[in-house]
Amino acid sequence: MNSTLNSTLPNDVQQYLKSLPLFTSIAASWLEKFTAASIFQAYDSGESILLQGEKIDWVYVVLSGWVKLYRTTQDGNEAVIDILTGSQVFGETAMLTDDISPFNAVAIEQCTVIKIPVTLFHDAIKSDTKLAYAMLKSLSKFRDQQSREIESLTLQNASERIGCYLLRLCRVDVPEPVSLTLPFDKTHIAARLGMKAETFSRALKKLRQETDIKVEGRQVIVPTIDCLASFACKGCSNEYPCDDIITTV
Amino acid sequence: MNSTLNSTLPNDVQQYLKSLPLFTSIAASWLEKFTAASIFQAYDSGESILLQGEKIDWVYVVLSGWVKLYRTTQDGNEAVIDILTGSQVFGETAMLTDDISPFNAVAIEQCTVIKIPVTLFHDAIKSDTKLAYAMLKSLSKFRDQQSREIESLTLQNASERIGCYLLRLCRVDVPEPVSLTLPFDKTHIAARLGMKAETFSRALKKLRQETDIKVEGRQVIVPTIDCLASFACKGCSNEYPCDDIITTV
DNA sequence: CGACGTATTGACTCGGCTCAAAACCTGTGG
DNA sequence: CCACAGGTTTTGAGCCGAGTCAATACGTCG
Repeated sequence: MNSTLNSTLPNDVQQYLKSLPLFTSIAASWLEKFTAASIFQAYDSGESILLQGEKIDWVYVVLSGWVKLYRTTQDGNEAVIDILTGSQVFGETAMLTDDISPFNAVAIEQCTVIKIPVTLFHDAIKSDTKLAYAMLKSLSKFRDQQSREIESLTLQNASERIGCYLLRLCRVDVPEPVSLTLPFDKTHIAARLGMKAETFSRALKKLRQETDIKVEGRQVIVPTIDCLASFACKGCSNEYPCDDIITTV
Repeated sequence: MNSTLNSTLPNDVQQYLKSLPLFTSIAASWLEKFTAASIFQAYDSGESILLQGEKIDWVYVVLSGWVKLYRTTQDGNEAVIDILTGSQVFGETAMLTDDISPFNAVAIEQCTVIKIPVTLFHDAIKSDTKLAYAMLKSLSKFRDQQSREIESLTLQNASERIGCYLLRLCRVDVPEPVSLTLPFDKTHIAARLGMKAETFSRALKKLRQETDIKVEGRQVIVPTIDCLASFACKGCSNEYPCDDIITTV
């Protein structure tokens, strides 16, 4: 760990890692090794963390801020895979395929991560059954989510996708009217949902007209969840609240 | 195993399972249990194998024929996740999430499968490190592929998607001109690529005009792979031959 | 205040969907 | 062998959603 660690990290890294779903049941000995070998790092907004096609040396755990994972095509377009924040992990799959990153990772605002050496992680996976099992769970969940992502891209229009996204931001246990803040700027949300910023703007306008939501800057108020859900979920195979399966922002 | 088994199955089921990537390094004792507890089953074209939302009791290994995995929305549309054939496995992830199938599975032509009890599989995963590792590999690969799928849906147009699909059907080692047969009818390919049959037809026509491929019914001739690749891959982040990462039909 | 990044709006184009009709293919029974 | 029915594939005409390009509004930070 480098010197900047103590200033920003939860004071007990080991405790922190153990709190993540992926590491709750990891053997203590491995957790210690992970903690000892891991590196804390901060990135400025816009700074690149990982390049597509590059060899991956680390498994990344995001502590704070937002990290965008995306792929760039030969003719310069980009497809956003996901945008991650606190406690989410990336880079962990490359070691199982070919060590090559299938995406770029960039900080879209000031952010901090813990890097665990991929070789160490790989060794742990091979010997620690519990860790392997936790990772299987996480990957399965991911696969599920991506099927949904594909469904949503094929079948839902822009307004519905936005509505669906807003619903995911609503914590189910909060009483109506739900008041929420968009996690980052609209340009990035648009990209995350696979549409252009202009389309996002127009589609959100339509969503405001067709449902009872109120939008002001990044503040969104959802007076009745049902109203939003009945609009957004009609083109989807899930009924709200989507069985809590969908957790990514 | 039921009585129809011997007529259609590879005569040694155990040997067959062991030949699959997922099971090559499985412990012999588990393989025996799998073989003993598994069931052979045949489905007619159009017959449903698994319903979305249903509890999953089996892990399915496709032996022959084609199985379509898809999701249906509340307003009746369907999104095709994948179309599988010989040696491909499905249903194996539900046990790690919530036992509920996230998709429908239907035979799109006469097909045969081996069903392994999900509970047995689950037990094996938890105790057999090698099996868990093999499954991690397979899931990682899947995740990679699905990122690509998402990319292709967002960024490639209909003709490019078809071109990309044809390239995946070309075995790299075959000398040009490559002659290939579409694995099933165009309606299903269209659905698999997330477009309507009419769009498929028109887009294929355009592809014939813009490249040098010849199409006659299900027969396709690709005189020069480069020609097709330079058209289809320009909107993709991979350069042909896509690093052999993409294996699904 | 001006300057820059973010967001919205307008006018236009184009790709893919819809609905409907025609062409083609394949198998069946007379 | 032909006629017919069924499914698949292609074609046509029109529509609509999302992308493009360009201009304008908004916000906030210097």
